[in-house]
Amino acid sequence: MSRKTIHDVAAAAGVSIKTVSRVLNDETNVRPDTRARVLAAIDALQFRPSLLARSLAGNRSHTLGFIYDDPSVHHLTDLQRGAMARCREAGNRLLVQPFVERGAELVREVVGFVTQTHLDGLIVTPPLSVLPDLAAALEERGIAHARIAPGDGATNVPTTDMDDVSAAREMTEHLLELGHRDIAFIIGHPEHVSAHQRFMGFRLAMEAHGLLPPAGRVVQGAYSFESGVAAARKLLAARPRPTAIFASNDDMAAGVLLTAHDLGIAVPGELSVAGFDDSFIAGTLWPRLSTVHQPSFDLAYEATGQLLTFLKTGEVPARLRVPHRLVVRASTGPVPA
Amino acid sequence: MSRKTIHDVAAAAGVSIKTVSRVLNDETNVRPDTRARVLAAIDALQFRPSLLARSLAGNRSHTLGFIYDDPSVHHLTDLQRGAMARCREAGNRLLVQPFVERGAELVREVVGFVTQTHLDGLIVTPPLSVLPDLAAALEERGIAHARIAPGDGATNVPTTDMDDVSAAREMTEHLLELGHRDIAFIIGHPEHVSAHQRFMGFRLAMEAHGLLPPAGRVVQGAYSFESGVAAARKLLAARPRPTAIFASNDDMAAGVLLTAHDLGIAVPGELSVAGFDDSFIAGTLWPRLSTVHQPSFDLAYEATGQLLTFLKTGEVPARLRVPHRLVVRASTGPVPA
DNA sequence: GGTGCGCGTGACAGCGTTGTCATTTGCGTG
DNA sequence: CACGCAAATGACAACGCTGTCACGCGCACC
Repeated sequence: MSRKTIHDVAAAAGVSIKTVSRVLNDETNVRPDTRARVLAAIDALQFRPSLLARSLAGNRSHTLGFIYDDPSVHHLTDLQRGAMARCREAGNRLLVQPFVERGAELVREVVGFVTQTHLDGLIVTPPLSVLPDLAAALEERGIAHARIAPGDGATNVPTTDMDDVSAAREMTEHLLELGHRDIAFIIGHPEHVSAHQRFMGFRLAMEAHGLLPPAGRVVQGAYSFESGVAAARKLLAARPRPTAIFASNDDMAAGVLLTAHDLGIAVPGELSVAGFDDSFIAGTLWPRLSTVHQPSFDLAYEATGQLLTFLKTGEVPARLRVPHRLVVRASTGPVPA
Repeated sequence: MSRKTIHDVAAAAGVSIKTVSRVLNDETNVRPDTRARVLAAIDALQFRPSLLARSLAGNRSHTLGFIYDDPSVHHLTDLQRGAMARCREAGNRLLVQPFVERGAELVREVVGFVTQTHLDGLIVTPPLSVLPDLAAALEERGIAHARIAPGDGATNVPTTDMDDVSAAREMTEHLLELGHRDIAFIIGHPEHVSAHQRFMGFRLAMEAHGLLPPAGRVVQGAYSFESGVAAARKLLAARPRPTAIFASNDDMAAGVLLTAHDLGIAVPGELSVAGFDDSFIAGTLWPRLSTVHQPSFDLAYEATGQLLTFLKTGEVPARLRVPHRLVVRASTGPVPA
């Protein structure tokens, strides 16, 4: 069962290896009957071109890298699926790799990753996508990449994002419409820009109603379930209690929900709880979580598409903003009388 | 910023490329001072060997494939992390790829995947790991692989598994000890052998107590949250209701929990609910889910290790069984009076 | 009928490593 | 001080493909 090579195919079809290569790459200037003969030989031999050799000889590996360091499993999984789907459509492959280091170490690792595997480009997800030194290094070495990141300021790198500020504002307004005034907020991991943006959206909505987040109602979390539990413990121990808690992602909201249940606080009867992400668990929690649908799959799908067009055309596509959607379910309700 | 090659390093260090290669591969018979000189040159040039070229020239790609088609995100994520961790330790890489086809199509795709990318071996996860035609094809083409699969019968392929039967039995016994007699069971996706094994464990425990699963108390599920909801609707509509429901994974148990809450049934006061997997959500649900800890990470970690040793030594390691653990939390309690 | 052009095809040199084998160097030995 | 042997090093082919360029052929053109 030794490997079939392009030479075997060429011999079987009675042509040169170059012609086989042409057929493989859908190049023009191959007579239809020649092409058919080659195709038949490929089929008969069950030939599969070596991607290694192909990448080495050409200067394209047809492989993209997907780098992450994300605490939220669900969000990450959806991103990964989106990127993979887009790659598959384009006949590319995706190499997924986590990176936990920071600073110079991170830069070295990532650059090494790219050069070692001849990656055509990189899809950089939050929070890696907001690290300035990584961005600078990629820029400097001419490593093509697309960022899934808040589109702050002018950048000459394909960037895809969602409007975290507006989304958080909408959710806050939803709570305000329900009559809530004493709304607590749990901030996400400070390394994520989204954490700050969601908080800003919250504040903007509150201020638009002449409200300031009362002292002690804003707690730092870390996007993790446990941090949600810890924050909820703090918030729900206060007297009076806030009538609503807006956690800036679903995992933390799950922590709030659990804590409320443990304390015998009815949701949404005595306390409304809102999340953000619309990840898998949002639909599995009880009561079903009101949240913001973050289009993780689309985000990665589009970012990958942008990277692909950039690689093909050399032109940086315009910044892309993927629409979100408020998802009101059962965890938010009118303010208690 | 053109690529640095082994030639650049050789020139800088004043040696031949072969000597650089020796240093790179930690071969013997290089004088310490020569080695040091080469290392210095590598460092100065920031040289990273091309894995493509290396794979093409040697016959090892130092890359393993991880193939899956799993409906359960959490389980899959943990498997992936386990395999990746082990690969990283061994200086290998992991290429993760989903496959949704079945039959001849699947075989072709997988074999193509392996040959195209010169994979050293494959980690095959459930349910792919129990498909006979895939197993046969891998065997026939001499594609090294490790299976994460129930270790049924004699096999000359490295296999790693957990004892699903015993685990399900232990959970059932836990419920029996709490006084439950009328226990319902939700079966997992029939393509997964684990679904049958967990059911068998349940039956064995029941039979050991002289009990037969009453008619209508065993419902077919599919390992998904929705299937858990559907099954729970059916089970909880019956009169009398079962006093406990054992769902054969956590996602389905989450569906049961949600349905019980919606119907105003107290858990565990009026109904005990048990899951299986100890996935991320188990700890986020309310009440916290009693479940069986399935060592997904370890399973994949060990399977990868087995594959690696097989590749190195050529000998098939003995079947490995990873220990599980009953995790009793808050969703199971004494049978209602 | 010669000229030019474009299509279809092939020869051959890379791509950046490792494997094989030959060659040189160094060192202990008689 | 020459000899032999092992250690250290190098030359070069090979891995399987693509890029470059050259070549042959048929056709339209003047």
